[in-house]
Amino acid sequence: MVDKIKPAGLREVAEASGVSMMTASRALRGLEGVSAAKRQQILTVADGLNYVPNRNARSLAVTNSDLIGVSLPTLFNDVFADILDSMRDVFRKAGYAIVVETTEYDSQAEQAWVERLLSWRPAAVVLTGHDHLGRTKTLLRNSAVPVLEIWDVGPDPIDIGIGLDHVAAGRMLGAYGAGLGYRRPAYVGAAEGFDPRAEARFRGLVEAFAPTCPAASWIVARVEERNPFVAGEIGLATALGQGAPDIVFFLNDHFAVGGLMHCQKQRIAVPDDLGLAGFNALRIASVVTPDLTTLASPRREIGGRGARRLVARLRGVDTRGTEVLDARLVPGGTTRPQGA
Amino acid sequence: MVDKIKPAGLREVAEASGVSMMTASRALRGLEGVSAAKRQQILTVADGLNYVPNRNARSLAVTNSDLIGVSLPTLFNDVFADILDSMRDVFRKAGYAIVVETTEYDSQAEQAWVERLLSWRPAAVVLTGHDHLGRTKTLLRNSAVPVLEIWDVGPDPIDIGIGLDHVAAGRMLGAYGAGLGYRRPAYVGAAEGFDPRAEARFRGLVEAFAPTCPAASWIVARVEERNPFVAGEIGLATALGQGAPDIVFFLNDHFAVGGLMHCQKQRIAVPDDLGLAGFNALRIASVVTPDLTTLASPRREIGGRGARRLVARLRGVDTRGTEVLDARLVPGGTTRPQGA
DNA sequence: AAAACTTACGTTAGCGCTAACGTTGATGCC
DNA sequence: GGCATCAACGTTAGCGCTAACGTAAGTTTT
Repeated sequence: MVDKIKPAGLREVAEASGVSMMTASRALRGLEGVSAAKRQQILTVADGLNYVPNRNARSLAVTNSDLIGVSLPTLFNDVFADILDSMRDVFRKAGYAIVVETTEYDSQAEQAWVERLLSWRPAAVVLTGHDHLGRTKTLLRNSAVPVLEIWDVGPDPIDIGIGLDHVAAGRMLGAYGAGLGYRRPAYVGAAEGFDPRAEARFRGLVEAFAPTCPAASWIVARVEERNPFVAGEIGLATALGQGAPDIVFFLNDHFAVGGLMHCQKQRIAVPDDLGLAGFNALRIASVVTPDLTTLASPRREIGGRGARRLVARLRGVDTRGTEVLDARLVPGGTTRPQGA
Repeated sequence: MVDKIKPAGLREVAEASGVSMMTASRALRGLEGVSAAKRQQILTVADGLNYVPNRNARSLAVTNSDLIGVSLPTLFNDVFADILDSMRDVFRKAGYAIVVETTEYDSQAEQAWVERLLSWRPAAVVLTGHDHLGRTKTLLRNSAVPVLEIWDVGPDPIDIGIGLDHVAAGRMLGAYGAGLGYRRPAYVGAAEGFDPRAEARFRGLVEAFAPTCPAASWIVARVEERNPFVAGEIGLATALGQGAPDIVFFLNDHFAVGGLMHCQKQRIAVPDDLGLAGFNALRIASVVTPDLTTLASPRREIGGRGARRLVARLRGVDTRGTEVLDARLVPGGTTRPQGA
């Protein structure tokens, strides 16, 4: 069934070129110490034999690899798809390949992934957030592998941290809403403990409204549904069943779009009868009518800068430490000044 | 900077346990031939030493790995994110890890990725579509690595193929539109040659309308914009500038949602003044108002079944060959019967 | 009670590649 | 002409792990 023809190795290339393995190795890796003529000949021979180097052997010999392991919660979200995409560009140019796993917001899954990753002796590891299991941190700390923590930063990064302050982000958006005169806020999110970043933003929202609305007065709807658009619809319906908010903050823009669509179906005028706000300025946010009030997270910058710092570290520059980037408020048509 | 403490290897575990490396290896891999007491002791010692096996060495010794390389055009599209997600479940359970690369619809990038992949001696390779460079096919064919081609199938798969017939899919949606009485169709897509699957669907649409609308009469708008929602808006505006279609087919649902939002902004009544239709039944399709007329592609099934066939093949079952799955029409509120 | 297994290990020989040293012949220099 | 220098190679010794084959006890069979 599967052919047994053993693929040509360095030995075959060397023999067919009439040189030693070492010379062939040098020629193929572009190292010096090989005459131009021989190098050319060796490359030709290798090509003819369909030679494909064996990186397992290489990695074993040099005790490191050019793999970078990445752990993200999900890819069904522009945030992480964008972060991944921007990192990939940088890593690719630097000669690294990425191995990604999605954990669905589960630290156990993250732990298992890290353990597996380390068995490949990766060049580096990228994790989402700063909240990991103890064993995860221990393993990483004494593996001596550079670690990049993205999206959310904590006080004590394993190595390199870059992201935003989600509490501050929530506060910023909340302050904007409170400033417009909204007084009866609601929040539509996922199950508590599911997404720590969303929870942090929620805390920020509550803080911002504290002067005018005590935390206990918030209307809160938590939804289990996986399709975020549908979750937004359900969540808004639930929230409206619990009270009469004048503004609804959603876990992210996908949720908010779901909420907006619910309003359209129920003929609730936005922003006249109800204000809506999302998070993260996802692609859809600026397309819907009215366009969403949201908060733009510098996610491509997080990925790009983070990746560059990691690459620099791999090249020996000490780029350890935490970096906090700023979110940017995006006022949209789903909110408007309240009152007189 | 980076600590130099050499991580514990099998040798260290064996010595600390007072057994040979082979016994330690057996114990850690759960093979038989080790007494329960010794196994337990070895596991404890390994844990205490923070032992992490070196898969490069393992792969080298057994000349294969548990990596499956995947090439997808993009992850900013539920189709591929879903396919990846459903494959990942199957592969994970079977003990394989996935390495993904996105090619942005570029065969050169795919070629480079395959070459890199093969250097890891992967257990298998997954590619999107059936249209690859000659060298890509050659390399794969004589590497003896099982290959799974997904999403779009061709007459001569490298190994295993599973997907749908995009021309037939286009025909199905087109027939529905023509059947409703639409006579002046338009198409909004990407640059020609960019996405071969989209082109195939477009051909199917044209075929279906052939009896009532000659191919030359189609209004066609091709957009370069990367944000698919925005592309849909721009494309629809362009199309409307070129003529007066009664129905507009979009490259996919994201484009269509963009078009729908354009209609809302321009106060074009959908479906009364204009019909809209997307492709792929993406998550957002059923959430917007009115809900999109679209075609549901069995993408989770493609990923799941494809992955299972690949795993079976890796276990020695010959599952080669092509499998074509059916798309399902999703009539929505963006179209309605025309005429009297 | 001797032959025939069986269990629980240990030994040997690589997997394909590369770092770190050789070795060789040619060139330059005083 | 003798000696250092250097480019262009070759040799040796692993990297950490595992398949395949020992081996030395205990256990069963007849």
